Amino acid sequence: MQQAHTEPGPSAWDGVEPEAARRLLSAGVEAFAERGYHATTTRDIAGRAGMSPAALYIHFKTKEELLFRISKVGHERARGIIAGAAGSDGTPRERLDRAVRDFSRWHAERHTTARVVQYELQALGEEHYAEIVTLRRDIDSLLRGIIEDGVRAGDFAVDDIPGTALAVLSLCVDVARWFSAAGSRTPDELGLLYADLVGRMVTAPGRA
Amino acid sequence: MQQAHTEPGPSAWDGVEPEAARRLLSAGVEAFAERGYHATTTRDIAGRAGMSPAALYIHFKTKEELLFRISKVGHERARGIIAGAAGSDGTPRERLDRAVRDFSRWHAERHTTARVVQYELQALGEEHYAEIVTLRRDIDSLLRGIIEDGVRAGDFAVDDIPGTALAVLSLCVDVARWFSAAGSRTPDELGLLYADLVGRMVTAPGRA
DNA sequence: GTCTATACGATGATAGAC
DNA sequence: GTCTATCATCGTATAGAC
Repeated sequence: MQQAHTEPGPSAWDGVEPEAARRLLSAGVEAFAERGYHATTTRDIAGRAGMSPAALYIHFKTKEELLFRISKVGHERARGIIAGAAGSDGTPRERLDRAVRDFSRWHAERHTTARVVQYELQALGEEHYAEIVTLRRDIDSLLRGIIEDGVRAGDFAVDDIPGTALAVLSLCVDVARWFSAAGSRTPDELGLLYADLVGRMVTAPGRA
Repeated sequence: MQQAHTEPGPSAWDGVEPEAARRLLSAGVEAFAERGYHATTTRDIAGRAGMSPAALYIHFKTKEELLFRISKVGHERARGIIAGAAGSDGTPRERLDRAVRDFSRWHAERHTTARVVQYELQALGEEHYAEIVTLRRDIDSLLRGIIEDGVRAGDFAVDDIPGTALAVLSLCVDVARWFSAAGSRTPDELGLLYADLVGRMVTAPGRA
């Protein structure tokens, strides 16, 4: 049994019972993030959770259902982060700053989970995929809303609002692909850098 | 045999002989981009190329070698695009503009190839992976060089040069994940939008 | 709920005819 | 160089004991 790399803070599986299901979810995240869904065997997941392969099927109907659970919880968390920023007090610029800071930081701090959330969608079954897509649409709308508010208020100089919203999300999401805890940047530092870069994106250029 | 979706312009496999190997490379790109490397069977690849599974092994030693060939050619092309911009005449701002425009446009226009190039690295064997990593380092250095030139010349206002270079590459790379030919943006339009956004990133903010 | 044992289909790769 | 046939292995998932 391999020891899973543990990310900081409270587990995403705090509400899950029984404990064995929690261990399987955690092991699934680790394995899927490392090798990808299709390259991960149920033997590997069960082994990391300290169980036999058969035990997995007591808690999840299939391997795909395990992925779906991970994806669902992860997407809900991601939406919560953006919703928190979108619904907070402050100017559009402050809300956008907070959205980008928190969203990119989450993708860095939880890069293992985020990698599965963002890059294993295609492995979901049709119905599960459809359910996840609605969550993703929410995230997109919430962020676009902040930018629309800023443009309407005259705070942002943005020509292509949907394109800019897409670029901002894309920038944050891709953190999950390349971020490593061994790198030279902490998640906090990355959040600040990215919030600054996005702040510039929505602002008419001044002088160098 | 399924008909492969054909991307515009000359094939990336123009130099490859014999023609059957070309068909396999092309079929491999399609299949890997659609389902991912591990979910793709040699039967699927061979079927798309109009051959039996056994024929694949005449032209490639393993399925992994087929992926490596695709990845190698794709990365060389990607490096060529950035090198072309970095080595071109013009101010750092003009060179950065060209780099981002061409690089993001390539990821859009060739999103099928780019998806395999950018997202199937982990499926490569150790030695092949190491060879690809050197190409990726080149790409990173070339782009960072442009930004360094601009900062040195006083054209760019950038605090964190490696971080900004990383963000710019990341933004362009992630296009391969979400871009669809069915979407509302052409690759050309995307290139212009992204060049504008990055131009703002390296410029001290003015007023909205 | 967990284990051992195993069914059974699919997969990467090869053998040998043409 | 390509095909048909096939091998050895591995994968998901289940059966049945405890």
